[in-house]
Amino acid sequence: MHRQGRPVLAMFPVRDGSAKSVFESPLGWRQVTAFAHRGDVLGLEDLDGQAHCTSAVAMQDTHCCVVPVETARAHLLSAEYREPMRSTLRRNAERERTLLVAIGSMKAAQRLAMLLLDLAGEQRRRGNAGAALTLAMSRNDMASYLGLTLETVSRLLARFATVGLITVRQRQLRIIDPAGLCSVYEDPERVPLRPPQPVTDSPSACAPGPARLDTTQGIHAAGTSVA
Amino acid sequence: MHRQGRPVLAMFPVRDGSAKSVFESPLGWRQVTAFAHRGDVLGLEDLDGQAHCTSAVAMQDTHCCVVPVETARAHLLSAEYREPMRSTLRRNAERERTLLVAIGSMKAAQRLAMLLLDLAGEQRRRGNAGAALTLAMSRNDMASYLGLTLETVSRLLARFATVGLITVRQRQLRIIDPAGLCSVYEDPERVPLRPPQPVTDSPSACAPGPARLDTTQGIHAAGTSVA
DNA sequence: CGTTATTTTGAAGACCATCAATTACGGTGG
DNA sequence: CCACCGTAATTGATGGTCTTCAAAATAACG
Repeated sequence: MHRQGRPVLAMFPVRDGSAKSVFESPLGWRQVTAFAHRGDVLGLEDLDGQAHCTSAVAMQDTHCCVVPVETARAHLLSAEYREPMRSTLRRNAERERTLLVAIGSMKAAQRLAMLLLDLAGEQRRRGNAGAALTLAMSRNDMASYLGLTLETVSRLLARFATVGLITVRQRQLRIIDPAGLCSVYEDPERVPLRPPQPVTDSPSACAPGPARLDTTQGIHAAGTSVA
Repeated sequence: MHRQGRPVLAMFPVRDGSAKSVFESPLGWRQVTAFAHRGDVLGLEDLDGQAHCTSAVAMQDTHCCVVPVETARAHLLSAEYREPMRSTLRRNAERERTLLVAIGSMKAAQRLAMLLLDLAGEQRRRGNAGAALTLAMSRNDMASYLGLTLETVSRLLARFATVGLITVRQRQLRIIDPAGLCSVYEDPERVPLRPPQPVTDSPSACAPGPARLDTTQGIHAAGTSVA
């Protein structure tokens, strides 16, 4: 694909698979700044520079097209492709800023909920409507993206699962209660409680708000059941 | 100036004074994403969109030029201005990414050191070579930019001062030991110790650099003087 | 089937946020 | 000039969130 600092030779629409964008700061700190799936374009942001400012790393077997810079830049001016390309650029910039704010001022659970909702949304946007996600990235990648540690991500996923928001098994993830996840994303307080008192059977412990969580009560929080 | 969401009508080179760029996330979280001083250009990043994606807020009496979009976009294509403008755009993007990584994985003291060094560098870049900085932004702004609270910023500045890295009095700041600050920025461990023992006169605890701290005390300068 | 990487889970405590109270500063008006 | 007020900044005490270190369990791989 492309590496940070290397000259810009092409952009790479992802045909199949998935990749992450990794940025290495001047001091050597490394952080995942974006995830790309089928339909996303790697190296798009760097088109009007000389050198790539991130590196792309595949997270699985991934195929992508290679569009040489001249062609790509021509597309940027063409009537046909200009708008979609710019729109994508804007969406990515917006997402990066949102991520900045998230890392800067939201709690870990909120950030993770954000990521999950985002991944689900992207998957929906590209056709796969099912609520079942297959995470291509490792816990470490998620943690890096969110400014957390892999342990925290793991623990939070477990907590999300025990309160019935999702089910996880390794990299198979299913969102059970999108509205609930969303309210976790929105409300700093609504962090899934750590086992406060060993509840007997109470239908999930989401506390205060109106938060119309549509009585998804039959949550058999045993975790791990989905295929 | 310009407000997030409003149509892009112009870009605004800062002639005098200073401003901050504020981004408001979809959920209403607000965060300072950049500081602009004389010579910087507000709204530059939004030139090829319809709407501004941040708001600019002056931090003091500030004058800036108004370059209408058509003119600005023309400049982006002209041989004369294209390169400097793009170079600025790249620098800003790089800085924003570096900030992301900083907030995501560096300690509070490192981030603050980064900001101070950055401000000093910018000031040097625009001529004012003196080591005396006048912070235009409030502690709150710094905190927001760095993903911290104002109290933490205040405490860290105090600690920086007690170990001889800087002197601060309100918004008058002087970097005494650039090398020491730099090593704080680079090394997560080298956080200025909380007052271990009040040193009498020992040349401070900054290790590797030459660390020539020339005891500049007694800076008394009233703020706000510009027209 | 052994080996390695990834993930989970636990326990301890660092770091920073939060709450609260005090001090400093700038402006206003008596 | 000084009392008054509001904003900004400092400082302290407390505890929650998250990191860190460590170990076990699970999955992936040759």
